[in-house]
Amino acid sequence: MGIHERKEREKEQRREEILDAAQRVFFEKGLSTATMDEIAETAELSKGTLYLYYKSKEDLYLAVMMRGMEILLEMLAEVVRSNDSVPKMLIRLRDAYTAYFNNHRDYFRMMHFLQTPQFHTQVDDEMRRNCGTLNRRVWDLVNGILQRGIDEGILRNDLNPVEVGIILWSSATALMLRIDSERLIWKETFHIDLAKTLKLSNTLLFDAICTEEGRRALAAIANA
Amino acid sequence: MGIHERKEREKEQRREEILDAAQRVFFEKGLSTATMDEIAETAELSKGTLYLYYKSKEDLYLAVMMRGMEILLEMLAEVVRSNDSVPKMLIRLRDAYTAYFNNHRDYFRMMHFLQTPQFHTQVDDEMRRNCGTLNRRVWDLVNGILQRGIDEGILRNDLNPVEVGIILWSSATALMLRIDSERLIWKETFHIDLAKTLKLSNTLLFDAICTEEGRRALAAIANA
DNA sequence: CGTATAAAATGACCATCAGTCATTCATTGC
DNA sequence: GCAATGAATGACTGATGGTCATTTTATACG
Repeated sequence: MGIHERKEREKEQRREEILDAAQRVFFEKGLSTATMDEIAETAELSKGTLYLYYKSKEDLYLAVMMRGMEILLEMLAEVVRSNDSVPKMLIRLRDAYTAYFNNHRDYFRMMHFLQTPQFHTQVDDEMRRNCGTLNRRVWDLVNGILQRGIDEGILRNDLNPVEVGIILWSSATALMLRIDSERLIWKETFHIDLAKTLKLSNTLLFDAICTEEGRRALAAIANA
Repeated sequence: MGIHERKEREKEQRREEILDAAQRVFFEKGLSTATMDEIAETAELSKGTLYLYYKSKEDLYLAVMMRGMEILLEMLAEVVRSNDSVPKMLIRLRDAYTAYFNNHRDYFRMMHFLQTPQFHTQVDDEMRRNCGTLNRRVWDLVNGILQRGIDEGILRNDLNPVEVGIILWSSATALMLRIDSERLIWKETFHIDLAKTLKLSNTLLFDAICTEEGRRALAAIANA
């Protein structure tokens, strides 16, 4: 009697179909401008059905956002799996995040809605938990590499790897946000290429957190 | 016949009264949860009247936000007027921004709504222009100091002061946003005090952008 | 004064949209 | 077939941003 199982599968599929539709609409319109009616129409379902699968509009938004976080997590995990040297991995982590920013811009934007919660409705608890878990996995991954860097004498051992992670991640993200929304302004007003500024920021920070040995290793990679 | 002038004054006063009311409501509820009806009631005016003075809810929001930017600008200008040495001014700029973050948290939050535009309605052109002007004045101020730092041999002359400004500002802001919304999470999950992380981030970056002379000067101030 | 004119303020009203729920429709098990 | 289960529907509600015909207030003038 696999009927129950099939039903479960179909339900899961519906959830995904709704998510697909929501994604298309949110990517195009953003959270506030998108309407549940439009998502319903895109999904070829009635609005009521959406609410059988998701608690609220913001819940749906978070669900789409988590797809993006999973992609990012996978990209970072891929770097870790490579099992390169720590300096090489640092570079590759940076490149992976940059690639995510460039190739998954829509998801990237959604992720930074989290920074400004101010949710209008209550978000489903499970959704919030899952979100936290995913986030945590990304951080553990980054922290693991940084800890290894310290252990191997590549990174300064007077710094807390978690703090270093926050600093690297935050400043990269802040610059990406600026690139996303103000690239032209800076180009025109100050003749600044923010993409280069992002690189510079990374370089300065890498330099600051490395030991002498780490800096040599990074320089060697850069020259390769 | 000063009647016209008085009328103008009264009109300006109304605008301010409305702004006061909007500020109270926005501070308490945030943009999306605040309602024009509540602002009207707080201002002891009818909703229609609000629209005689401001084009839209978002327009009003921006107007409140600009009050906050003016406060920040004044705090920074005060530092510049002090005419201290460049290293001292860098420290004081950092402290001024930190003080702004700590003492004007509500305004700080509003400013970072700008980063995520996604405006729902069209914002009044003049409002947008004024916003841009204010923003520009803040940047010019910071850039001026950094340029002076380069001229005086305090800051590395191979770096563009505008780029340095963006990097310093962005990373400080990013950490502040995290402090504002995730302080407890980081405390509990990783035993990290994000306020210290903010300081560390600043220190690392100051170190990275300074010449040897600049670093000595900063160290001297820190030890004083 | 009292009336005409202009300006300011009002609040009923409209359109939009998130979210609900009584009803309808489809599938399954007998 | 036919009940029983549960998935799907869409008309409806309430909230809310924004509008505008009307009313109120202030001023000017005879």
